[in-house]
Amino acid sequence: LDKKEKKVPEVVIRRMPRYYRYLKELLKSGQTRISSGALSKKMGVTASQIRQDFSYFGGFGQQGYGYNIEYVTEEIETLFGVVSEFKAIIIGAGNLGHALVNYQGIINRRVSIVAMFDVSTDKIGTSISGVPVLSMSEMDRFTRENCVDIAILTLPKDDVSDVVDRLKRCGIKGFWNFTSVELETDEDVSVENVHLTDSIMTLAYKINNQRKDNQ
Amino acid sequence: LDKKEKKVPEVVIRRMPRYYRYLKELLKSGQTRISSGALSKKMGVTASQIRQDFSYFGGFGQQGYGYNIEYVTEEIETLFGVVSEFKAIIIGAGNLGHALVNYQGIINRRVSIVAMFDVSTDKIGTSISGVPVLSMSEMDRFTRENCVDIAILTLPKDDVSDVVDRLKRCGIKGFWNFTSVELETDEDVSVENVHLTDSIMTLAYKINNQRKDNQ
DNA sequence: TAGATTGTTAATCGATTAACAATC
DNA sequence: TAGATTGTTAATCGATTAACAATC
Repeated sequence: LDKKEKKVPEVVIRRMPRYYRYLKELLKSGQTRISSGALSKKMGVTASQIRQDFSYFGGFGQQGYGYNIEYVTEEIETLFGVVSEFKAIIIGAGNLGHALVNYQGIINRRVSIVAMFDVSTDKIGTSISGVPVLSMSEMDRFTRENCVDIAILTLPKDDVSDVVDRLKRCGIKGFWNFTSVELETDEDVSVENVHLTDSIMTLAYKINNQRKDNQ
Repeated sequence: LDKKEKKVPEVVIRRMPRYYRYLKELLKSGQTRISSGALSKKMGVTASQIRQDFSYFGGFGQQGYGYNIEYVTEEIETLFGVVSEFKAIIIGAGNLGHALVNYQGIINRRVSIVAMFDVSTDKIGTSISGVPVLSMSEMDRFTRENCVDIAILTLPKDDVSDVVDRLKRCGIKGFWNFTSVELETDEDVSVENVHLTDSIMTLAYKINNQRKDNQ
């Protein structure tokens, strides 16, 4: 609505959770304020970048004082959904799905997993850490009736595109994608990919290269 | 050694696994060659970027012909460790560690997990999917004797810095870090972070913002 | 040979850093 | 008020895109 507001670049968005982690640590240690200069030294980035990044969200500081740590963390929490109540379902009750149900990082960020879905008749009807495992045929109805916001994809890749189409029609707003399938982001669906295979390949490249450098 | 060789930018390195995924799919479908133009349409990037990226590794194509898909995938496999045999250990036999032992993405990329380490006396002495769970006190000796390359960190954050110091001294070359602790990359250790909490925060931001945009 | 398409050089665009006026 | 430190504007740097000569 405000024409002056520029779109926040993706790189900036991706740096914010890292600031948040550092500021949370400082808060825990009892510190109440910090300047961009001091934070930049701790984090190994420039003070300019911190100020520039924060200014995309309107700026969190005060001239001559710096940043009030509690205030900044609260602002980031509002912007980055740490205080919102998102409802999520996990598609695929395999090893990874199992690991994510119990993941504290999700729970702390107020994303509550309300159901898991799987094709295996062994799993359907059971519950994992108190979360029921339901049949894939119940997915559409459940998603609509419970106003689910987020779908966490940990299913085999051949089934992904069909499942995603169905979930989009049921009003899912965001996909947390752990499969190797590329999902298209469109206007009313957000996608966050966690490509573990890409990540391990990158690590392998770095290791191979590091060895070369040292020779 | 070759002075002309420029260091490959991080952004380029991170795009390579994605090219690899697409080319592997094409290969599976029976296609043998593709031009940068055709690939760019499939992937939603510019043809210039593909050619520029590939040229950092010396170029994989041929004028007038394009890219031989099998050749390019093989080159990427060599560069990105898909054909190398890395030995890995997992520190922390919790849910996530458990999920990663069985993860096909790792197994396909020839990273073999040779042991897991944990503090829990219930787990020590057992084995998960054929991989033994050992005591943390055995970690240093085991790592040295077995020439372990990669440590996968899925342990509680308070123990991370101590464990990392020990592993560095034992000659670990790369860390695949799933904890929220920031690891410093130095000259002879590579680090690849998978910050799941950052990822879910980013998704939350995108969802919150998408709603705003549509209003 | 003619057409196609690369690898590379040059131009553009966007992101990072530096500088400083505004102000707490 | 004087010192500190922000938010913002301008300068620099690096990454992306465009153009094209080289060549299969």
